Amino acid sequence: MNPVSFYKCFADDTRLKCLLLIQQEQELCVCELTTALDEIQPKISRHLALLRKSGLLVDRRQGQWIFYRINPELPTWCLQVISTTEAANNSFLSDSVARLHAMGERPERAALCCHAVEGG
Amino acid sequence: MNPVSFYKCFADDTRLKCLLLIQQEQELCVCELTTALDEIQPKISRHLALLRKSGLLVDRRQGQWIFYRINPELPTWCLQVISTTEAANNSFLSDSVARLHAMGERPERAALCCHAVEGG
DNA sequence: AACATATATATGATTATTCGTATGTAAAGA
DNA sequence: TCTTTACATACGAATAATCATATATATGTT
Repeated sequence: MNPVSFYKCFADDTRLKCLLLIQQEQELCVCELTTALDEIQPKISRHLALLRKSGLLVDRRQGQWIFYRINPELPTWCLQVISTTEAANNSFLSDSVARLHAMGERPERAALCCHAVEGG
Repeated sequence: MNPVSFYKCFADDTRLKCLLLIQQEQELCVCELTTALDEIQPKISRHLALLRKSGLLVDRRQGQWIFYRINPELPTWCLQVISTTEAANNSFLSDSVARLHAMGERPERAALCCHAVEGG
């Protein structure tokens, strides 16, 4: 992982909030992030695509939704940096977390640990 | 420390190399960084100014030279990120380190631990 | 004082990033 | 099949970052 490419992902408000929220919540879909960050969908999708293409996130489809999570195969130092940053920056995320938790009708997600996904 | 401002400092090749080299060497002056990175002086100075204004570096004058070092008053998580990144990215720095160590006539520096600076 | 060395900064040009809008694709439900 | 929901992407416009050059300041030397 090239460190400059890695850190370019952190150098934008929208991207860093997406990344740290996903770190905090394990897995989030586009509509949850759109609500949490109070931004339009194409903006969120565009930044998620960049995070995915850079190798920081992986996605999976579950029915209509596409869930994003931290790429577990990232180098250890990258995972450490993400973890350290999330743990130390609650106030940076607080508004987004509040909106996420206030959100009604969040899509149910199949567990990651087994293959119970049945298309909804 | 706002995390986006912090990480914008990491999102440029020149700046990240300066920052990590200083982390590795404790303290470096502009001409050493100019040699190590093989870049022109105004480019190095411009990036160092940004790192200083962002609070990541502090400087001290010693005679003709201005030495930069990591701001020891940075939040712990910032110091951790810098340390983790430096430790895991030797190959990103190797060319610069080689040029730095091959450099003749590096300016002598007064010790930081006492106030022995006498103007050169 | 005159000059050399080290460093900082201003400026306009170039390049890269980010944006909103429009539109395309895929899945689900009627 | 038609509609709705969720998401992705293309596009030109706007904004931000970066650059090389020129020049200014501070220190040291002769």
